[in-house]
Amino acid sequence: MPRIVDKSAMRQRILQAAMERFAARGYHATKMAEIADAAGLAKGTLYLYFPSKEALTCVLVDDKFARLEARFRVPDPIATRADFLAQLSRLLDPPAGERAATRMFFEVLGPSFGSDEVRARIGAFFARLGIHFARQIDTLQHLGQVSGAVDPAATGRALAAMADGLVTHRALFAIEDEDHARMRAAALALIGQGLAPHKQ
Amino acid sequence: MPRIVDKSAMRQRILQAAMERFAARGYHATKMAEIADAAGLAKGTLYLYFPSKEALTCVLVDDKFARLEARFRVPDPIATRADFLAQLSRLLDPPAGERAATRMFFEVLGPSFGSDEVRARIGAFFARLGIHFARQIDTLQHLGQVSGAVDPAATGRALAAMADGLVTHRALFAIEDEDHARMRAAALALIGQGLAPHKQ
DNA sequence: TCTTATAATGACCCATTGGTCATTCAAGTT
DNA sequence: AACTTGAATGACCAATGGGTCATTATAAGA
Repeated sequence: MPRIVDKSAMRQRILQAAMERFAARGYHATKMAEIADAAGLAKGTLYLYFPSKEALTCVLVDDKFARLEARFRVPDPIATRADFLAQLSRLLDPPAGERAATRMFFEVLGPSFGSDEVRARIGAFFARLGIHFARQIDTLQHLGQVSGAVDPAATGRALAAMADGLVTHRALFAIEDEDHARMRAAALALIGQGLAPHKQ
Repeated sequence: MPRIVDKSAMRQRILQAAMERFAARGYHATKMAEIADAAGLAKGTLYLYFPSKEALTCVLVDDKFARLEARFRVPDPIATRADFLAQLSRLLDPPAGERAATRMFFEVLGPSFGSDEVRARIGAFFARLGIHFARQIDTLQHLGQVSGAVDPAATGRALAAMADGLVTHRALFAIEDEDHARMRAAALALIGQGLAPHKQ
């Protein structure tokens, strides 16, 4: 019998190497040979585990977003506006490791990338995030923590987009950690105040 | 003497053709020959007007952002929160033509794109937008229209990022016009409420 | 040790594409 | 009409890089 390898571990190793290279040099600039190198393999071997560069990339994107989704899927019961903001705050300040990956996604979102499936899946992620927020807002409205004037669905989806903007700008543009911390604080204050029932 | 051409008009024509193709098929997928075709020229001719694909693209990006900047640089004196929100509303709902271009920028923001200069310039644009907002917020604070608790600089920059998120999501993901209108309304309500002086 | 089934390899293939340049074209001048 | 000179052309070049596959390496079983 031939040598036995843990296929799934090998796939993981390749994905990791690919992510590392993509983060460092971008999707288009990273050649398959480079990924193979980083994984300690020959180019041909990659094709035993993934049918194409595009397929490999799709898996990568899915993985990343699944991980991200897990971060907010924790069913912490939300009871106060502060809880909501704390959760949002966590989402706005992802671990440094995740940040490097962000830039790569943009190349993959462009129309040049073969499958629009990736874009569709990322879109679906944000839709789910919006619904997640909407539910929480709804709950908080019933608890009197959020103004009844707020439209949960639209606000939830808008918050998802705005949060993305905040996170994205940090990854793309040279914003100091400290400055970004102030931006996050300002955004959270704004949102907290904006959701609060306004006493007349 | 040889034929005379309006060089600047020709450049403009090429840029227009390029933008059209980029918007339709993305940066990486669009070949120079295709741009030439769209402009009614031969490939070689492009190189009489632009030294490279990258250079052409840089000009394009600069143009677009200059136009965008002109949209908010109008020195409308802001006197009320409503003025501020109205201006923000305009920014959040760009003409359809501009939208198509948005997707292309993402490919160009990735590390694969040769010059990080483009990224730097786009970053600078958002920094200026943030400062613009900050000034207005500051003014409104003095007029008692905005809570004194708001940090103008951080809030301004955060608003720039959040607005970008909102606009970007519309361009990238399949969000119905109607849904996006609701999102914008929700976001504006949130921001308006968030900035308002809170009566205790 | 020999066999065998599978894993790994990397030289090779070839379509693609940004960019070049020798040649041709066209319009103003004499 | 011949000349001149910059504009335009498109065949061509060279490099690139995703993907293939004939060959080789490896380890488990007989």
